[in-house]
Amino acid sequence: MARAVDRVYTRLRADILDGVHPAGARLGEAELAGATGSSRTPVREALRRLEVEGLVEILPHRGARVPDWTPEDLEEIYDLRMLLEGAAARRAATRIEPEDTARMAELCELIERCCAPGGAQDLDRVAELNAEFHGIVRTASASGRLVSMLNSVTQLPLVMRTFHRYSPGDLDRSCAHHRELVAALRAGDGTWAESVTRAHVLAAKAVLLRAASAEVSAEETSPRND
Amino acid sequence: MARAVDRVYTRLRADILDGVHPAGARLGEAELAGATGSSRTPVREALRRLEVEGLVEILPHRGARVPDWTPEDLEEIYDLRMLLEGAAARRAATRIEPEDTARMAELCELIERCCAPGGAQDLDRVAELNAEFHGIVRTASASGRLVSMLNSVTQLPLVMRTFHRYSPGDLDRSCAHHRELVAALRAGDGTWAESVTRAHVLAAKAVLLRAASAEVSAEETSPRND
DNA sequence: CTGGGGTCGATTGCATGCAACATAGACACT
DNA sequence: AGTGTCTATGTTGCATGCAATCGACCCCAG
Repeated sequence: MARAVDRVYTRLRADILDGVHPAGARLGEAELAGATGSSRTPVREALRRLEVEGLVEILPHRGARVPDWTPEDLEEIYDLRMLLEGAAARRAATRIEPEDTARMAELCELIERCCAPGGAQDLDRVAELNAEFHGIVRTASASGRLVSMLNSVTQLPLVMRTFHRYSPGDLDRSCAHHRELVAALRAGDGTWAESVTRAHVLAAKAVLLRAASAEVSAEETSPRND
Repeated sequence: MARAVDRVYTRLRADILDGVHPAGARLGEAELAGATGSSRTPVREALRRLEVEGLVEILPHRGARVPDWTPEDLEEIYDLRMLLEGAAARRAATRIEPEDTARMAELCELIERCCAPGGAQDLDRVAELNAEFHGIVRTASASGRLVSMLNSVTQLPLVMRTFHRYSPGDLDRSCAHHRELVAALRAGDGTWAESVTRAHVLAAKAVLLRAASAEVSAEETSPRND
């Protein structure tokens, strides 16, 4: 990570994903250059990279903004994610190593512990462990293009903070899916792995759609103050 | 297209796709800047964009090159293309307008005429018409992300010049697929459309794999001179 | 009070200068 | 002869200056 452009890129990306720059925020080149201690050149490059990934939108002569997501975007994104994540699971079933499935089983334990209601519940950690869990499957799919496509539909602010919207029942089902996916991969059954994964993604989509429509009706009763 | 970076990007992309810069060719910033009449800055930006699209690979402090494709890449690319193009056809089946299917039927005619052996055969024109044909389906899928993903696995030198490897039988089958796809879309049957499309892509993959292995064995007998 | 035109400020887009890094070649040493 | 190091050279990476463009504000006419 010696290069300035990588520092800027990584930080900016993390900041967008963590909500430091909320949807609609303006991203001035000079401003970011000052904040990161570099000049405008690496900032420009980082912004262009993020534009291609869909994390920022750039209007000619008008600068960069963080795009905001419509319900149609959400539909699109989750349909694609179902398709791609399912394909990755299918490929992984015949390629994954036992040590990988072992680590996945371990992660199931850890995730379930962090999901348990009470003081020990830590949904941010769940998101982190969940990312590692699915990351193993993607890596095992042994398709670089597939991985990068998946990143472009999962490395999004909307998707990253999704666990905070899960009900206890949603969390249980998610964990059950994880267990089943491990079983499918251990069995080397690509169709099984793909099916579970698709169900897993569609369940997540349903949660998000439910949460989104709830937010809309909440906004209707109490107008926001911005 | 007023901006210099767009000019450079478009031209460089076209040159790579047309084989002006063959696989493995080195792309120096200063050299390209001179050739396009601009400075290094827009060239750098264009190269970065092409890197994300997978059309060039950039090594830190070592410059940009046109990547060369391994048989594994080809497998990956066509598997993804089958998946995505199939999904696009499925979505398109319930969204496409009659005027679009009418144009597709027209294109079938034109393509078949250009495929016919003899003096009128024009495979470059086939590639062009074929691109329009499938472009209509993609547009009708009404998913910007899906379209851009598809571009990243079809806008490749390898894929663009694929028709020159088709036998007469391959061409016939391809045309039959096109006709059937139009019928499926007119029927509004997503599953049918997806199935035909997947077959279409897999058939293309088989042609390419056959051609690739033939080239390899040809190289073994007569060493290349570069 | 409202709509149109013009000017000003701020920001992006591009060009260029300088420094850092990587490769290639020569040379000395084993 | 082979290998390791050192240097020379070309390239990329970054910083900054300048011009072009866009948006906002203000002024003025109706």
